[in-house]
Amino acid sequence: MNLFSDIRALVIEALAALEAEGVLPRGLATDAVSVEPPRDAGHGDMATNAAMVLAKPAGMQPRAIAEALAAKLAADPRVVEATVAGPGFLNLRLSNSVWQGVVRAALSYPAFGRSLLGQGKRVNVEYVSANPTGPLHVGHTRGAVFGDALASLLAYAGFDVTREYYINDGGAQVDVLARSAYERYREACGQAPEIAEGLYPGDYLVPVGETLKDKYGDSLLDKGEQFWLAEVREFATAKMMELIREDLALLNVHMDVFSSEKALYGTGQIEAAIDRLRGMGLIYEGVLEPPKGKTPEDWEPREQTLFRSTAHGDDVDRPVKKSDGSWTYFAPDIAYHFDKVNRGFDALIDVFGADHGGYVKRMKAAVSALSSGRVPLDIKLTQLVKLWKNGEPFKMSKRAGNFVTLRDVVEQVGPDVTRFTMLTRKNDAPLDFDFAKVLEQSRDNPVFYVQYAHARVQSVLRKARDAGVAVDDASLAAADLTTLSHEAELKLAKQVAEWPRVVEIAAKGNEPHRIAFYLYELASDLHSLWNRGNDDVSLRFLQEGDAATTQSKIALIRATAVVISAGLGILGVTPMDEMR
RNA sequence: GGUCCCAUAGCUCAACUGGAUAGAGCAGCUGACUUCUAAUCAGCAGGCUGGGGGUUCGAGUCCUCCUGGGAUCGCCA
Repeated sequence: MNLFSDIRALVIEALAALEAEGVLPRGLATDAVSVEPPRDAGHGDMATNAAMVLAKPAGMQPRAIAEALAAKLAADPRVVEATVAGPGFLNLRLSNSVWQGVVRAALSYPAFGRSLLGQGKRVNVEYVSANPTGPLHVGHTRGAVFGDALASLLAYAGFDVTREYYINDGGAQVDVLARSAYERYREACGQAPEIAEGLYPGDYLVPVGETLKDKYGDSLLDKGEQFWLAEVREFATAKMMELIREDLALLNVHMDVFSSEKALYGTGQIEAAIDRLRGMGLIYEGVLEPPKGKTPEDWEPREQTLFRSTAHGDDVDRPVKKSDGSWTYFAPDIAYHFDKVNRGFDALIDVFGADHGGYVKRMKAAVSALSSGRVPLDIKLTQLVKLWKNGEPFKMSKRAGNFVTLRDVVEQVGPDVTRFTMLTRKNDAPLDFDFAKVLEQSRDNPVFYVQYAHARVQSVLRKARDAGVAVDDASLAAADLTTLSHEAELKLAKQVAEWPRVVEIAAKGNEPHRIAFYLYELASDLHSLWNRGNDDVSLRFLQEGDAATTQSKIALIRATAVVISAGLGILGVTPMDEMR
């Protein structure tokens, strides 16, 4: 259930009735009519902009519409009061039984908050997609956490989600990997490795060199690249993917599909995708203009095969072939996205690092062209993560040499803290990650704040059980909730009622951070109510000798815990039952 | 120079996609532990939403031009 859509339906119904009565002209478009909680709770429980939105098309004063609408709505048993305010807002106050119903709904349906928004549409979320040349670093960590939470959010909102990783194993960087691994192999064979400039220096290749020695003995030693490059490349790439899967597992990230760039070569898929574009007149041989304003010194005009991405919103056309005739990185990526379109997805989402910002328009152009505009592609960029430790920037890793790894972070602070912290920021804003701060167990640290709220509820449940009160969800859902009427209690119930709405808003915008912020507010309302019990004994959850009232109060906080648990589930964070 | 992102309280960030008097936390000040866990809560104080124009009933949000920061810009992926 979603109370806000229920009330919106009521408003639309009332508008239709007014049309039928001739109060309003017929045929008004009601798309822009919204029902939202007012920013100031003092105004009421719900507000609708209907009168203001319709005033112009109806040719009426907003207040006149609002008053007619108010009279209609006030007849509904759920509405206690309907008042016109300001320029034409209509504020509704709902009866206590509505909020009691929300509590019951949260307990009765495990799917409370789950939404039909997605209608089972198939969405592909591609994230991480790091080059298989080493362990994941902090930038990947943010992308992994964001993409995974987004995927869970969409699944919760009713989409059929596929989590996918695109392995960039087709370019020159995997040759570099192979050469780097070969040096470690020589090292394992007792020779001195020569890690030349441009090779990967990290320690993580040492064990790869050793396993190469186990496999090949010294048969690859002192031979030219042509004898070992392909084999070592394949071997090392596979090892790196193992490493990456292990890194992801540390964060509890698990992909449904791994797609390989290399696998696209030699299958005709790239050619097919490009031919498809060519058939639309979007591929041509041409010479690009130098970048406007700033011509590189070594600029030379050269003829290349170009994709007319400008026909689909890009600023300049983009090369799909290098001047030597080989594919650019873009070409297999076009083929890969074409493949995703052909697999029948209704929508595609790519999660990229901020350094891929310049890539967004051309990719959207390609998908737009290849799907004839049918499949929307949303690209979310995750901005940089800046690490801090004791007030100092934190840069180096023992393991990787020149960057901090995912493993470094997760081993220090754990997956829950890593995930939650990285989700308490919009993806397009830079993130400061302070090792000391995220481990602090205080209000300053949202992870602990939210988990503590959940643990507090579970603690009360244990106490109630010990006191012989039935607090299983079925009993609570069947309990008499009419005693839940104190404004402090209703405030928490109203916050619980927001949950389905938050899910939809977050899912529509592909913005999982909204879940994190909502959970913080919900936790805050719970802590607040808890402390009200210090002064006002009647607000304490356990009412000695009054099992019925106790049940109703526990139903409320259990409903809260159910929502916290569902929300943390989306974020991939464990709800704690105890935090001693 | 082109493109994209960002700019909100002293600090770190929200703001329900155009709604009413812009909200939290931290830092500062004042209070609440005989308790269902004080890892918490209540209160005070803190703002020309970087600047100028525009769009409309209404702008932190949309358009435009500046300023400042970040990313990126054909044979890297």
